[in-house]
Amino acid sequence: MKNLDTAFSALADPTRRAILARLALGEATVMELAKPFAMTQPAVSRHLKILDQAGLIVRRVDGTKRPCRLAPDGVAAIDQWLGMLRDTMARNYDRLDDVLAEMTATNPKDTP
Amino acid sequence: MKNLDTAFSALADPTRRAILARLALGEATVMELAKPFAMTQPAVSRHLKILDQAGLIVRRVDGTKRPCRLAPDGVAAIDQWLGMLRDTMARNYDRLDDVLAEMTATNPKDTP
DNA sequence: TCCTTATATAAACAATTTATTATATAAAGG
DNA sequence: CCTTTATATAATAAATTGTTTATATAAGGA
Repeated sequence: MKNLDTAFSALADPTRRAILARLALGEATVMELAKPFAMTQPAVSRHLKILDQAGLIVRRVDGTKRPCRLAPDGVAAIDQWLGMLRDTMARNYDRLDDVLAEMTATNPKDTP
Repeated sequence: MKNLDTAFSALADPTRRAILARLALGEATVMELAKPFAMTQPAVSRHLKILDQAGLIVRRVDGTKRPCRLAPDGVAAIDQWLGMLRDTMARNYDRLDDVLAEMTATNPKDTP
């Protein structure tokens, strides 16, 4: 699952999450994105490249501009992995409860 | 939002995601977690420390063992941020549609 | 065609991360 | 006690990341 790697890595950076949050409000060009962040344009371009490769944004051509917007599919992929985690967790919740019960019996200090 | 930083950074590593997926099936000790991954025990301990600090797992004491399990709250925090992103995106979907419509009119080649 | 605007790429470098080996700690069992 | 088992920490080397400055490309307008 290489793509998930790149997607989560992309989300790991606060600047990139801020860019995504901004893009959730609607399309924006590179310069528009660069302005609020105390950062040069090349740095933003690199972040956008990473987000693009991670499948989290898409870019189109409009003259010399390259407006970006969110790629809902990419966000969905992340969601899906987390959903898997949550579902598996829920599916094993009863067993987990057993473990917790046993733990409490074994070492009561663990659950103050 | 420092905590979210650490949480997403923690999720960015494939080994740590695998550990989380394993823990979704139920509690496991450090050695149990280390076994399937081609990696030394200290390396796994470090990953667990990172997951712990990110609030994604909790550890208890059982003799010399330190069994780990998922921290549902941590997973929920990540979910929440993605939910925010998705909601904002949805709230601006109509406007986005307008932009797409305008884009198509301006430069039909963008939507083959 | 020349200049400007918008963006991308390259080179260089500091800071961070990840893994390994070696060592420390701490509880259990004999 | 002494040894074994389970885990943590330290030192360190290797790899990755994020940033900057400088330069390249490409479209638009005078």
